[in-house]
Amino acid sequence: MSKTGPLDTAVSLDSYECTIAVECCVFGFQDNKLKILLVKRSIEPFKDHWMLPGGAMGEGKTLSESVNDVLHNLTGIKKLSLEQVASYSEVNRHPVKRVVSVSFYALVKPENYPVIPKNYISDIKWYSLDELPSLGFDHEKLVGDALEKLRDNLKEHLVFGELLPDRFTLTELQELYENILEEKFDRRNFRKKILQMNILEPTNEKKTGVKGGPVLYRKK
Amino acid sequence: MSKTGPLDTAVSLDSYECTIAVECCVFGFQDNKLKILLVKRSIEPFKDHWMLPGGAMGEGKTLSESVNDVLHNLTGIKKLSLEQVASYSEVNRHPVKRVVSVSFYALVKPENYPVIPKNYISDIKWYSLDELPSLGFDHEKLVGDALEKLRDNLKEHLVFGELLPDRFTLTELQELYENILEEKFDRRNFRKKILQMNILEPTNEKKTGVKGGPVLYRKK
DNA sequence: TTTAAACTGTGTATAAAATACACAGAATAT
DNA sequence: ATATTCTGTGTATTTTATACACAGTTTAAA
Repeated sequence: MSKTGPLDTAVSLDSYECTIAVECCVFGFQDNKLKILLVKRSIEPFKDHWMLPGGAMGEGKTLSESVNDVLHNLTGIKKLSLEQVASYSEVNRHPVKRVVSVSFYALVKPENYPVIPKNYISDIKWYSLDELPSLGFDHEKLVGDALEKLRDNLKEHLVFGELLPDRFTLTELQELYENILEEKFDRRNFRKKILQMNILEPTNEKKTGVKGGPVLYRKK
Repeated sequence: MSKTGPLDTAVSLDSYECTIAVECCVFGFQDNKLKILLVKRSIEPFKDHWMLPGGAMGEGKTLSESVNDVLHNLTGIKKLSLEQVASYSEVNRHPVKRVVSVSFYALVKPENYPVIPKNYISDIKWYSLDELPSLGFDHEKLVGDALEKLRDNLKEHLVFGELLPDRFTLTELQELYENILEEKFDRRNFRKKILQMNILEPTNEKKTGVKGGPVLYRKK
């Protein structure tokens, strides 16, 4: 018989030593590529391995708040909108102790955030999806799952968060889509589809320095 | 500064007392209605409240295994296929102690499983969606989220698990869909769509006791 | 056992949505 | 001034989804 049982401290406490952690796949769009923020860990286990930023759930904090804390420490990001991806509970996913992780993803503008290695981190860097190093723990799976969820959300709800600046051209938006979904779209059809979703509005400005003088749009 | 920190017992253990629980929304289809299996709790807190079956994660078990254990105790169900829904971490969602829950849903045939109240449960019952009692803890939210996920999965991937018997008519399948999605479909269009998905095959048998003598299908 | 009632099983016509496609205008680079 | 490169737009075609009617089969009732 397992120790699974009623959740009642008044009667019996069946839980055992197990850490709850949060991990976050921070996506950014830079140089026309989708990137992920990775940190290099300076302590064992997985010393000198790249991995997703994460850490133990904070006392008296929700999971989301804990993610925000972790990322604030690393990047100065104050409050970002998070999307929950999944939970990971394989018994040996952490070599030292039992850890159950809940993973999230966030969408940010890399240029907004200085990334500063500190605490248990020796390096921190934006990586393109196509040149990801091998990752510590089971974080490669976490990245795959986060990416899948991001793609699903992008296809259905057109949420691209803060991946683009406040004002952007439709071509820039299309390039973002093509990059993330790894799929090409016809320019006219893409514009048609996006505009009839009625979530963007044109500004009076045009983007300079680019031929054709495209109109800048912003979110409504 | 929060206690969020590196996940390394060798350096410091930042985690604190917090139980990890699993909760499961077990769906069944009976009397042409979608039902949920609820249990009535016989101990405080939330004594005599109805709620989702659940319990603490078992030592050395994954979250899924823990759900299977919980449900096996209640219903005799051996191994069911589970779908992870979400994690819940509000600080005061459990009045006595800090509990983070990961919720799942499962699809079963009610008639297959005797449901037996035991341990900390005084009653157990299948409830129709439209006559759910008010639930303990934050389980009403969990039910809503599980239902939403079920609907999404049903729409996209045609996974209806074990909600129907091995052999079923297309009309029965359609009624299942209409019930879960709360939407009516044209019979001919529904059949066309389902059949061209190529996941069902007709058997040689017809269903008796029903006018028209419909053909029985099964999953490929 | 005959008849009525209720359900099954099928195809086509229409509407809506997605896709394919070309050229004139605007800004930049030469 | 001219060439180049990008922008911005409409329509025709294909695909997909929707609407819709009648003959055949089984059960229930007379």
